[in-house]
Amino acid sequence: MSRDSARGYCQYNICRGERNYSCFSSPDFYSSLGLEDFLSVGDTSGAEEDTDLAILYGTLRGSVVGLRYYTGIVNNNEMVALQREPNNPYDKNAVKVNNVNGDQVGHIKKELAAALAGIMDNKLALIEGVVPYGAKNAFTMPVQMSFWGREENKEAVLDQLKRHGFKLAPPLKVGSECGFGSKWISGRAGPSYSAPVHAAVQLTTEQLKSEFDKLFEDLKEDDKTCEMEGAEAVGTPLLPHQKQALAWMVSRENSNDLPPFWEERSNFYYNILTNFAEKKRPKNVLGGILADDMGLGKTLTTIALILTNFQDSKPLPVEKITSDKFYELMEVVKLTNVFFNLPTTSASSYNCFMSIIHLAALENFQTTVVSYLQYQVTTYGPSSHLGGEVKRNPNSNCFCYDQFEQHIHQDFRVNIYVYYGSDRSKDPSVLSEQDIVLTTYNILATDYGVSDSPLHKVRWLRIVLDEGHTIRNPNAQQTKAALNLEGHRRWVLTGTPIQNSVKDLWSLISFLKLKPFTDREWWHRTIQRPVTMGAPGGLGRLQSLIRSITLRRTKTSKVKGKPILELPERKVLIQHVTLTEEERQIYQSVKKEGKAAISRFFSEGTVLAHYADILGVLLRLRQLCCHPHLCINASSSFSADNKTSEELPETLVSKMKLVLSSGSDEECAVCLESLTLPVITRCAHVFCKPCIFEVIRSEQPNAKCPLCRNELRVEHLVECPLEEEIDSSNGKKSDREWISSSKINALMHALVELRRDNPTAKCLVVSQFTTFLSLIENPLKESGFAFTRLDGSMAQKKRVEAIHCFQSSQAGSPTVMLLSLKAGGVGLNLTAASRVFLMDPAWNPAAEDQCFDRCHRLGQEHNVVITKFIVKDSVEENMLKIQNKKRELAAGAFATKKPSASEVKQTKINEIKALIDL
DNA sequence: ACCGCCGGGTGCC
DNA sequence: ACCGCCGGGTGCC
Repeated sequence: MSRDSARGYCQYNICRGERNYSCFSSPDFYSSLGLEDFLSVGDTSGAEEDTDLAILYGTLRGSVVGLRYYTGIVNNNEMVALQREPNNPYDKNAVKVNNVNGDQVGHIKKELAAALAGIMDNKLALIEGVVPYGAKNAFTMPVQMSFWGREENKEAVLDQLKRHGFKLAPPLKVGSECGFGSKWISGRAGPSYSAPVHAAVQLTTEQLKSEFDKLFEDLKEDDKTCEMEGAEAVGTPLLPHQKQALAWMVSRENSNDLPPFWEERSNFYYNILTNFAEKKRPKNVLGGILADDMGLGKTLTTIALILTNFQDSKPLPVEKITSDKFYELMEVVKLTNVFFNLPTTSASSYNCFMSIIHLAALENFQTTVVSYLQYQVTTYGPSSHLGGEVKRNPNSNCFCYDQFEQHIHQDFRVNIYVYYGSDRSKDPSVLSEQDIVLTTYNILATDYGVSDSPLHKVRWLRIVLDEGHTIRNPNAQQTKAALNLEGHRRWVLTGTPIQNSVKDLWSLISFLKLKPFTDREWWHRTIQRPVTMGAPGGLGRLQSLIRSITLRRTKTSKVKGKPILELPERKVLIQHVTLTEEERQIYQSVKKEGKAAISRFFSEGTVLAHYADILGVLLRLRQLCCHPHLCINASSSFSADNKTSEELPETLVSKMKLVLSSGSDEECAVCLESLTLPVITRCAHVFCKPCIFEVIRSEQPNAKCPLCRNELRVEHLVECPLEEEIDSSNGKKSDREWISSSKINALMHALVELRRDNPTAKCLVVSQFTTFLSLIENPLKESGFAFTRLDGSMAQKKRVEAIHCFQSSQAGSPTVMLLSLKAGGVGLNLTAASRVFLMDPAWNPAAEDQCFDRCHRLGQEHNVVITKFIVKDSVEENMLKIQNKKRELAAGAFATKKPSASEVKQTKINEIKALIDL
């Protein structure tokens, strides 16, 4: 059956919706660059930057006045929030007092407010309040305030208070909110003035991380070990741990429990962290975080959930197609088509009809929107300039769609729809007729604020964020958009719930709409600070919160005493290749020239200024190791180089572009990972867009390039799509007559041998350079191999075809797949292959591993053998050495600190030396 | 009395 | 608010 409906809306409008960035003069400028995701534009909740560094300056007793004018009520010992109200017509210093629910309780008395206003406006301190007693007073009540801030601001704060005649009590007492001690368990976290704050030693990153890991490791065989069978429509048999996850997810969705930290007490619901109480029963999230390691089948489990738990553990009513049913359906198709006046022959009319059945079956319920980052190709500008007109790659959603289809039993019909953004010309009700709507965060964000966006109008039955950890920036439009979707069953799928710190969890929790954590202040006061300050009980809180909403298994977890995954063995062999005389000659001459240039840069001290040139040299050498024809502009740019070391930025930037467009998997010097969304600086260094924007944000207004300390400005950044996102013109490969290379010979020899020993064995041939893959096609044809190809430049439909074709076990199906290193997403499944030939090494060993995991994963039945071809006495051997160093570093230093900018710089320089044998 | 004192009106910011 | 503060009424002992 055709799945044309999956194509969905094709137009992609950039609509920013209405945002009010009153603090910034030119919001359009920022949003046109997509910058609001990275700079805290319009963020009014300042001071929370670097909250980890905050210390307690002291406390002060004040009063809340005007109680009778407001509806917000508090309990004794309840936390309150202080909020500046600069536009109050009676007093520009006004400070509002709100309860945990956000309802105003009153105002800070004006004399005090006059002292606080400056502190708050200049973000010198975070002021937090607790009402110790007198909560039932009619006119005023006391408030105990704690002042938190960075050491260097302490004097200024004390000074400001002094000028208004206030003095902080020394921080000997600790307010109730941190609950230092374990009293939060018993509730009634009354003010405890016993524990000295000095006992609250900050945990190091390492300590924290290992504590987090314990959060999950400690999970005993508890309530999460029940198993549940998937509905009939689930097409893939579930493994025991997936059945456990399914049972847990279903029970979460059907649960009637109170959310964590809430208790019912005499007709009231109490939050034992904040002491907030209300009559209304707080909503629990009918969902949570599925945090299994990559490769354990989170997506499959979620598909099973969608099909299995529609209402009260009943499956989603999807049509089962039997033969007579099919006939019956065809009859209705005709009728429907008449009714809707649709052309009877087209596939789309069939889809339209399918939608109608499900609408009837679903009544008013819409079902699930799954936000897919895992498979997303993010928007990029066609002109490669930031701020240029943003265009979407229309072919970016194949794999998620494919994966959904592949796990749903073919006898069942489920409407799956890929949503590409709002389009006014289409009827928005299309979405509500679907069983499953797939989209990406960016589309979600783009649609957010579009007044007639169907995504944000539909009441979803279930909202799933795949790769949910990417929602980490609380100010990002994506986060806000995800948060605003309506629907009670909410799930986050992520293999890395915590990457750096507890902070990472907040956005996930916030998405789940767990009261009161949606507001950062309460999260921070009740969970994050107690944990990072090492307050006893802090981790306990975090643990009980996480445990109640998260399921996490790692690859080493066990189910009923057995390892969760029993993957076949995986071996990595290195096959050395010797270049022919001619190849060696070309290689050596390019190397000699490059080495001379690079040593000149070293002696001039301009290595980093010539980063693009150096990467260019290294790239040419790497290409020459593969095939002489890869090196398009082998004639070096140095040969006639009579200019000084100062090159025009434009030249350097275009050199860098050239390197990136070759397909080379370069690294970002900020995150040290493979580049995602590369942007080139004016000084011709390349970073991930999010990474460099974070640098700019944190160093503004005078940000400097992490590598060379040159001026860094957003306007100068040039976005550079990765090779696989460009429609690479495969056409012009026949310029030259085809010749072989040592590496190709080595590959072909191995392939022929493999075919002789095992004619049905399938293998992946992987390279970073798609032109190299094209060159390999020739001998494959000549030797009669059936092969297919998957690279980033291919249209979506072709990709799906290639994967299906390759995964097929039919006789005559391709045994070789030419695969570009970075093609496809993490979810790509190529388990049909049991051999991998890696034609060229990558800088980043993790990028290689990730590629190997596409076949060495769940579903692989054979031992996997990986062969890396490495040219002897070449840059490739040096690359291996560097790779090994990185591996050691990564393995030994699980929790070591991120290297500093200067360390990164030095490492890079050392690497360059090592690579070119200097 | 351009004061003190009294007692009613009144009440956040 | 069973307060403070304000401002009008008032005024020997």
